[in-house]
Amino acid sequence: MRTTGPEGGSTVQSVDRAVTILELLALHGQAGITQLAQELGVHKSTASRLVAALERRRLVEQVEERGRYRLGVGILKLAGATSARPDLVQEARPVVRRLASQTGETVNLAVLAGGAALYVDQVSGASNLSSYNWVGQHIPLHATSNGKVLVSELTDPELGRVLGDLTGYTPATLTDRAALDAQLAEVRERGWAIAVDELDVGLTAVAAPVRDARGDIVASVSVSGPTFRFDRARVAEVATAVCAAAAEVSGRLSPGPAGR
Amino acid sequence: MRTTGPEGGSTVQSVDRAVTILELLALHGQAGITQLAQELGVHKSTASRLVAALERRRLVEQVEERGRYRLGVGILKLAGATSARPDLVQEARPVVRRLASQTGETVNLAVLAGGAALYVDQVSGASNLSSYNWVGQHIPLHATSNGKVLVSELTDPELGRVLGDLTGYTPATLTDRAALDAQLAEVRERGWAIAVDELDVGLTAVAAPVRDARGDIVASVSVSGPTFRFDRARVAEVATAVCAAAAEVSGRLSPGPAGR
DNA sequence: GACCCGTGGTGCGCATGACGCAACGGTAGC
DNA sequence: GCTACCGTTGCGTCATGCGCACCACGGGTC
Repeated sequence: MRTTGPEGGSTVQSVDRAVTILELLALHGQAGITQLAQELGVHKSTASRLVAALERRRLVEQVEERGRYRLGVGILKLAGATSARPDLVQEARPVVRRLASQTGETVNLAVLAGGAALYVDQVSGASNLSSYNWVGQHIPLHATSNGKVLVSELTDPELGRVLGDLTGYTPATLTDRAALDAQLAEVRERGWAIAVDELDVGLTAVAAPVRDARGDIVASVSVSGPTFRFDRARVAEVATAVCAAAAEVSGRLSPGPAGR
Repeated sequence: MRTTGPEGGSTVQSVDRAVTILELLALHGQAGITQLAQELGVHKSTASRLVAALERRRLVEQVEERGRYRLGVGILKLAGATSARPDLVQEARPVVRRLASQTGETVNLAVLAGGAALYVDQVSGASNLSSYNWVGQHIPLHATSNGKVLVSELTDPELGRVLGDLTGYTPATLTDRAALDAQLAEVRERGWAIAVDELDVGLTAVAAPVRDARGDIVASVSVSGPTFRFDRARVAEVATAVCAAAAEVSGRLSPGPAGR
């Protein structure tokens, strides 16, 4: 068989198989060689060698001796190189600063990493100079506007994997998966997410997606502050501003028509 | 050639090459096909096909048309699936807090990412409440105790790749590769690293490795503060404490005998 | 303890998929 | 317009990745 695939682009069968193994491990959390071979449609020895190749490079690790496998720390190291790559934070910084100045609230930039929202930048506005510093922290996805944005366009299996337990942090936290799904549908429809008193009582945040040239969500921008400052009119005003800011960051990451 | 590699484990050449491409992109941020082919030691067409295979699965993306490549969002999605594993920052946080309280200095947790030490957590002790926040920043490896720990057990080729230029930041910065190698040998021997006035004049830090179940270094913990507080006796005291703390974090990540 | 079953792992031979070569089209710089 | 360099692709070759057969091991059952 030629290495040219039906999509017109070339392919490398072994690499495709190895990547599928990584995706299967992402989907299942853990899996054995026999299961991976069955799902991949290859012989057990083939699956075993592919897994061993990935294991040598730390992309996969064995959970226990002679047992099941899962994704390894090598994935996290690669992810560390992408999520902190200079252009996202650097390109976003002027926009994040301006939005903080414009709204007076705290503005954050976050990426999806490790089953949580990883906050990678923060600028506080005039009304919030002593706000809590979220940068570097992994924050629950279901209880934050950033988290809702970051997962809003994942497939159901992906979503199931990254969400884990819907822990209640306040009485307002969404702990029902169907309710969360409904909110994610709203996020997709109107292009922004809101969280009111869901992570902390008294904290409200509105977030919008940052997209790459292909239209995939790669980060989110949020504006947050005390709930008493976010009446309905203020939410609408902030939502408009954060959508514009996120679109601008998208444009800065991928100049040209695809980045709009 | 057999698929059994010299290490006794099997290998798949195409998969190894594809993974090396991912690591090179993590290291450089961006790279072109010609550069990747040269560093990989293969023909341009081979590199092009391997990159195309990774691009189809979203592990790599083109920065601009007919141009350079970087790691793609597929890496982030895989990373997002590692949530079933203990989160490094969450598991380390109680230990980091206690060490900050015990020493009074600033304690950091860092991982190796993208050819730098990525600081992922920080707690400041009583003597250092207004210290600089390093979290989210990529800090040079050769000029920090965390960096020295993180690279201390890399092979020579890996070390050559991640170090880049040994930039001088202060008169004390190690800019000679042989001198750095000698210090890394000391780190391996005694299990901790020190940096005195190397990144900033007046800043001293002591760091120790966090290991996974296989004994690989996955992170480091450091204690830092102004150089005038770190006489010889104090360094010994802090080194003992940070080694114990790092060992405890290792144990929390991998319970059982291998994690000790 | 013996037996069975299912697992992950490995040596071997060979079919084929990955590779390098040559050439192409596109772009930038002069 | 020319040159240099880039990434890409068709093609033929052969080195590699593959499946087969078999092994060792652990767990469960009798």
